Amino acid sequence: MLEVPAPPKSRARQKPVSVARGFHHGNLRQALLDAALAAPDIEGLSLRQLATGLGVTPAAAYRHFASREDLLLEVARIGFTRLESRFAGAFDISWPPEDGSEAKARFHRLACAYLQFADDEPALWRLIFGAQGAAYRALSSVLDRRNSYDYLPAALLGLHRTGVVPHPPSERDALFAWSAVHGAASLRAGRVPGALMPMEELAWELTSRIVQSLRSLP
Amino acid sequence: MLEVPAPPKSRARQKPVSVARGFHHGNLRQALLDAALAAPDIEGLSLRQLATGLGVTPAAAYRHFASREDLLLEVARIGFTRLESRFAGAFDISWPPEDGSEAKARFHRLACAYLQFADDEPALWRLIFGAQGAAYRALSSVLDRRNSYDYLPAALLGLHRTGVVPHPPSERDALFAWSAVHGAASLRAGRVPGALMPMEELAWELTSRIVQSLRSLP
DNA sequence: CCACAGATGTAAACACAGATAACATCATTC
DNA sequence: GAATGATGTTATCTGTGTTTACATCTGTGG
Repeated sequence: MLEVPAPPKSRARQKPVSVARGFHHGNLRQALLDAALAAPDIEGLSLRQLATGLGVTPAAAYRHFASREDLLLEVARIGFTRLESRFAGAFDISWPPEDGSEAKARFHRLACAYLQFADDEPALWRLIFGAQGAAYRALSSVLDRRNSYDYLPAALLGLHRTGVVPHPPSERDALFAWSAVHGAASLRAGRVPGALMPMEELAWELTSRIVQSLRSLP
Repeated sequence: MLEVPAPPKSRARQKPVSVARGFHHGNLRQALLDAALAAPDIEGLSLRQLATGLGVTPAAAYRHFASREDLLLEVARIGFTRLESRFAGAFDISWPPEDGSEAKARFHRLACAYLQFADDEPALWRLIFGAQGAAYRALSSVLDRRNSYDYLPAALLGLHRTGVVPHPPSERDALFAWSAVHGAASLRAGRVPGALMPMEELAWELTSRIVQSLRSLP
């Protein structure tokens, strides 16, 4: 049997070669963010619970975040990039669609990405878009908006280029499309009765109606 | 108008003659509700500040509300009836529209009522629809849904009856219309750049696009 | 090799929040 | 004119965000 003198006391102290692990706790910052991301109600969580849950003193969190609000903002930033990566998975923005059918499929997948995010990560959704977008607004001036704001116009442009929609897409077209999908996601997240049909069906419903409305407006 | 019957709880005793002023403070319950309704951030207000602001002890509030959450729920209920009365101001639901132009005007005014409510009372809007509709959900099972949920179907039905829209409105039509207007109101309340055009113009934009989409779907 | 500086965590405390319990007060009613 | 119950107060509990002073750990330069 190994009769190592062993750590006489204190916590786990077996890191002579420190790499990923920071000093005492080991990447407490990331651990806090991860714990927050995993919480069922991110906005309502308490710094103290979070810290003590990680076996650490509440004040320790303040070595990594200026305030609770600051932590939440960081979590919101992570959530935003997750949403963006879902957009990126919907279609490759650097290649135009081949035909109208693919253009419509792209639009459909983009709506699906939006709705699925609200379904999969409701706590993150609430954090970003709830409280009337306080976090969203605080972030949008900092984030690189090009990525997140370009997918919708690109999808609409694809619909025009492939002849599905006669007129080139305007900003108002994009706003209308965004409103409809965002509103549906909100109602869905709010468990409003009508909005609980299967997600892909809802997305198809929305996108086909939006396309329909774009077909015949000046 | 819509006088919701006093909560069945064993609250105020039957006071046949006694008027506005209650006992010590004089209608503290209503004063608390009024103060909450006037707050710029209803969700974030504290019971203590509210009570001391009214010259009363924090514990006094608990004679009228079981908890902070309970007070907020009551405020949300008031907010909901205010929204309903805006709907009622949009058109008289018991009379059908004369022609297509009036049907479209009704739909437009209904959207205006929704958007204007978000503009005029952002704190109430956040309380009702923010936090992903926690308050909304808690209330919708208690409220008389007939009023609030009937205006949109009525407006759509008017569009069909007057020949603006060929098919009779389905639930999905209503959900789509609601999604679009609700989403626009959300983005607007979140101060999202594109959604800040004049309200009536936005409503016109939305309703005409929605009508357009309803014209040509099975 | 070792002291030093900076990064990290702890302990203790403050102010404030929601909530409860025991007590005081007042208006209505018998 | 008590009795009674609705209303308000005082005191207190727990929990939270945050700050301050102190302790400890890690990497680095002499």
